[in-house]
Amino acid sequence: MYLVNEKEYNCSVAVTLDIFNDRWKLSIIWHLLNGDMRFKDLHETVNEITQKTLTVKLKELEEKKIIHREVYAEVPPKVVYSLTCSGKKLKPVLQEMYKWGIDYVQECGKITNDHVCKSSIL
Amino acid sequence: MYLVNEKEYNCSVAVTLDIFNDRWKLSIIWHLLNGDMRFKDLHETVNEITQKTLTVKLKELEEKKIIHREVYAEVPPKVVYSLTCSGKKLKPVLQEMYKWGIDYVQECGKITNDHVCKSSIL
DNA sequence: TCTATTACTTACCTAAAAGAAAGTAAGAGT
DNA sequence: ACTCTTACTTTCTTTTAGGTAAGTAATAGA
Repeated sequence: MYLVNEKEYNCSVAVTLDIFNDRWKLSIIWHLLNGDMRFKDLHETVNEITQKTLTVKLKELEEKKIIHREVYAEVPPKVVYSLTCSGKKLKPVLQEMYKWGIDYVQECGKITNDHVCKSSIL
Repeated sequence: MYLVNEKEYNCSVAVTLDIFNDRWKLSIIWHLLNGDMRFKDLHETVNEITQKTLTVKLKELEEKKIIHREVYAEVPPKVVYSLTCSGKKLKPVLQEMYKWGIDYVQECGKITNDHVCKSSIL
C-alpha cells in the first residue's frame, strides 16, 4: 500500500490519477514545462481558466510539491510559478498524451487548419 | 486546429486532457489493459465505482471509440468490454503515470506494506 | 490626487458529477 | 413457482467543481 497525504492507494497509478483527476492541473503543468510563469501569464495562457480556479489549482499543486511558488517583494506584485523536480518528471506523461492526442485525431477527428500549438517541450 | 466530436482544440494534449478529465475513465482503461472484462468484473475491480457511474463512463468511452462493447445473447446477460486500437494506445500514457506515481510516493509518501498491485501490463 | 498594475480573496450561485437504493428483464436451475 | 444471476435503468439526493463579479492591498507614475 502506498500512503500519500493521509490517503491509501494500492497502486501507483491510482496515486497519479487521484492527483490529476480534474480539468486543470495537467494543463497548468503542460504550460509550465515551457518555462516559469507568472500568475497573469498562466491566466492568459491556460485556456479559459478563471482567476479563482487558477488560484485554487496552483495552491493544490504547491501543497503537493509539484510546483514552486516564488514571491518577489515588488509592486505591483510578482509571483513566479515553476515546476519542482516532481513536476518536471511529468513531462513523459504529457508527451505520451500529446502523441495519443495526435493519433486519436487522425482516427476520430480532423485537423481544420494550421493553427496548432507549437510547444517547445517535444 | 483539431476538431474532435464537434469540439475545437489548438493542441493535441488538450484533446487528450478533455477526454480524460474525470476520476474514472483512465482507471477503467488501466484495468482493461490487463484483459477484456465483463461489467461485473469492472464493477468489482475498479475501486469504489458505483454501477451507475460505471455505466455512464463505459458509454462515454464506447462513444469515443476507446472501448468496444460486445453483447452475448445469453441469460443471465453477458457483456464484455475490451479496448479498441485507440484504447490500447493509451498504454504508454498509463505506464508513465505508473512510473511517476512510484517516484512521487518515494518523495512525498511512503509504502506501508507489500500489498501493492501487480499489473501484468508493465 | 487619480489611475494603473498584479495577485490575489470573498461571497454567492449554478451545473455537473456522483452516490444510494430500488426496480427491471429474461431466462436457467431447483 | 421461486430464486438466482447479470447488466443494466430510474429516481432522488448530495457533493464537488467551477463560474461571476466585486473587492483589496500596495505602490509607482502621470
